[in-house]
Amino acid sequence: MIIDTLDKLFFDASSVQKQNIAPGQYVFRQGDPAPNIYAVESGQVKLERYTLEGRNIIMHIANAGDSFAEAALSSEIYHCNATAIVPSIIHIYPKKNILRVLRSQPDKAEEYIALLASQVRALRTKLEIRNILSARERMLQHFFLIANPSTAEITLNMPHKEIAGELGLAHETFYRELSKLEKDGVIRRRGNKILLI
Amino acid sequence: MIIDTLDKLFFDASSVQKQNIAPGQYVFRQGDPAPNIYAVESGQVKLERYTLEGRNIIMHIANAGDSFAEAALSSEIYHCNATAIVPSIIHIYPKKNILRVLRSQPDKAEEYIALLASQVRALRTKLEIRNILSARERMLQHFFLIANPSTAEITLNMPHKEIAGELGLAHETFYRELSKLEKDGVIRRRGNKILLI
DNA sequence: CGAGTCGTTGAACGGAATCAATCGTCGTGG
DNA sequence: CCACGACGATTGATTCCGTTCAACGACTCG
Repeated sequence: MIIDTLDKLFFDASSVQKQNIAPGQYVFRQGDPAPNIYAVESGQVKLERYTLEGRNIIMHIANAGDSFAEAALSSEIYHCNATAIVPSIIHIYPKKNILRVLRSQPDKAEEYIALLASQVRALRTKLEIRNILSARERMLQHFFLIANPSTAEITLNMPHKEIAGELGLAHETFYRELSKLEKDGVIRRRGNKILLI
Repeated sequence: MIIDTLDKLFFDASSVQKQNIAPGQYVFRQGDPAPNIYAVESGQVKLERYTLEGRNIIMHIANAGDSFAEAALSSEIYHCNATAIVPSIIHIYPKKNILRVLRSQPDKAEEYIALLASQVRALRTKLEIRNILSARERMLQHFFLIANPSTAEITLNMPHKEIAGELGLAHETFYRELSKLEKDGVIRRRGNKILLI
């Protein structure tokens, strides 16, 4: 979980600053000075940018565990709005604090770089999976990717609906294809576990 | 361009190590010890992982300007294969070199963090755009995102085919929707420039 | 001058989204 | 303790739109 890594990396476990955000409430606004980066402990935060033409573009939806606005580290202002979608708790990491750590503790800088690099890799993979047209194949790729290599088993610890969303599929399609895969003997289901064959 | 930033960040312009890679040739193999990270100067490099079941999963396709295998910075081995798709030139950045710079020059570490953070943001946005079902809307979001805010103009400096690919659309769909958008008076085209209305 | 590629349009097909309905489960509150 | 609502899981029917196959003109490059 990214949020845990950030906590450990930049703070003594207890001193992390937290905040409750009500649905619709702003964390920050486009154009505001940018003193912090953030992470979502629980809930959901929506990042969106407004264009001159009055169009609004969703840049990202940060779920529990995700960090957001990391780019603020190298920017004086925020380039989008951040609002909670549901009641949320966020962690606040002041830039000053982080930059001080990064400058004085190269090993921490390295760790943070590792964290970011792994995020980049994960995102690129997600993006690549979206290039697969067929729902069936997209699901299979995802499964093989997250499966335990030795047992070929997967534990779904979130609602299937959410997984469908992450894969860019309607949840109905996801369920349907799941049964088909089982009927075709490609997978076997036991509760929230999936066995690949 | 990411590759330029990396060059400047970690090397004196001239001393960057380059290599030609023929189509099909390996840059590295899954399981190999990981001494370097890379970037593509020209061509295309495919990163794919093989699962125990003999399935191969494309993790990423790195195009000209992209870096790849950054995660090697914090890993002893590569977790996927890298092969050229077309004749390619790559830049090689030895980890030792980079780590030395990161440890001794905090400002460079900070810059590299900024680079990674901006990649994360860009990737998240791309992913978010893929959540848009309608081809028309997906294209519009993309256009408004990359448009010059003051002139509302876009310059397409790559073939439309490639843009279509990045948006996850068949190029035919892209062309068709482009004409429709123009017919509907939403955009205006002049050569490779697009004006938003 | 031909090969290759981009840009463009047409026609048809297929598969995923969508709408809709049902069932089970969990938590809440009266 | 039961009724109720909310939500996840599931299946069915229908629609729609993006992919695919196909064909053609324009342009570049060797």
